[in-house]
Amino acid sequence: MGRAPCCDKANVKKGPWSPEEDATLKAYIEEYGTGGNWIALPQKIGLKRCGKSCRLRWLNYLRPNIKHGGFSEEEDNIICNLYISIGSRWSIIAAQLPGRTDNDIKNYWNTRLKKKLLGRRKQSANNGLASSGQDPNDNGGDDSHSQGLSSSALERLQLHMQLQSLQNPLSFYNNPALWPKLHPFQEKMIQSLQSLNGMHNINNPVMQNVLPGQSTAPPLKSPQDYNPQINDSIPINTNNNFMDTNPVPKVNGVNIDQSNVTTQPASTFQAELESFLNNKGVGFTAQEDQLPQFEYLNTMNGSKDNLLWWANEFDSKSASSNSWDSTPVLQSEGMFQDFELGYNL
DNA sequence: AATTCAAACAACCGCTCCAAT
DNA sequence: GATTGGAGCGGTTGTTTGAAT
Repeated sequence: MGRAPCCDKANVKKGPWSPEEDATLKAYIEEYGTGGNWIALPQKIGLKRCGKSCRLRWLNYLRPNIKHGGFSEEEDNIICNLYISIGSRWSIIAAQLPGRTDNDIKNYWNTRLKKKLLGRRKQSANNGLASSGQDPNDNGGDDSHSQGLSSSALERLQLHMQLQSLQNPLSFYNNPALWPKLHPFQEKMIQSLQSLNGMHNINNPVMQNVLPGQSTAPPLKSPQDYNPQINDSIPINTNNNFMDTNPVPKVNGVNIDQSNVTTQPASTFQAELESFLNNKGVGFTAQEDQLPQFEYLNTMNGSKDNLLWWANEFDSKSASSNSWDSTPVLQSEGMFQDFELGYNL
């Protein structure tokens, strides 16, 4: 049995709100409040609108002290930090930005901020693939190659790695002492990424050193050489914050870290890292003829569908919260733990 | 000046959550 | 414990606006 609709779809007006409708709604709510029942509200005041539409109009536009546009650099930073930390939980992000609505932030992110952050990738991809004649924006016209991990998850991972390495080459990804123990399958997954890494002829320390003791790259110095605060006895930070020892503030139980990290000079391999990242989800976009690179597939019933299984498993476990912050799976799997980092854009 | 295209924004849709019954 | 229905949320779509040709 399906749910009853919240309103009579045939008798409600859709589309842009007129100034008269705005005035009616605003006047009523300012005087009487919503009465705790949005569904009944439009009928009370004679608006032929769905209650949900009234609520949205009030929250996103008519409510006092709403700011539109003109996002500051500081707001950009906060949005980026929180997006990487908690994903597309726009309401929580909006709660950190007085006067901003979740819808506004969501639109801003999707239309501008994301491009601002990832713009370099596109440009770099154009450079890198120019000689191959391949359109960097064209993955063969088949997005199924990037199936598995959700675009949001990939995007956040890429953003995180890119920003983290660009700003702090001594970060988590470059520091074996900080790596959590991975599930054997995850290790294999990363091995395959290493394989692809070699295939793309990218001498990328991030990937080369993902597996301690298995890297072909020169051994890293001791952790202390990278960060005097780190020693072998330091456990993995359960706050997942390797940059800042301050407590992580929480909103609705979600860790929020808005601290900024001092920007450090980009190291020489950053261009290579970007190049790696430019191939969005390179490990998950293997063409048919590249699949043998995933040797572990042979050990898992010989099916390349297992790659999809892994990705789906990952996604489905995250899906319950519709976000990457599904802490139980992330913490237990331990793969992408440090999402509480701050950035300066 | 007309047309095309992309960016920006507003609004809708469908889903989940949760309190009330 | 099961059901119901409103609130809230995030993804998506539709419309408007402005730049480029």
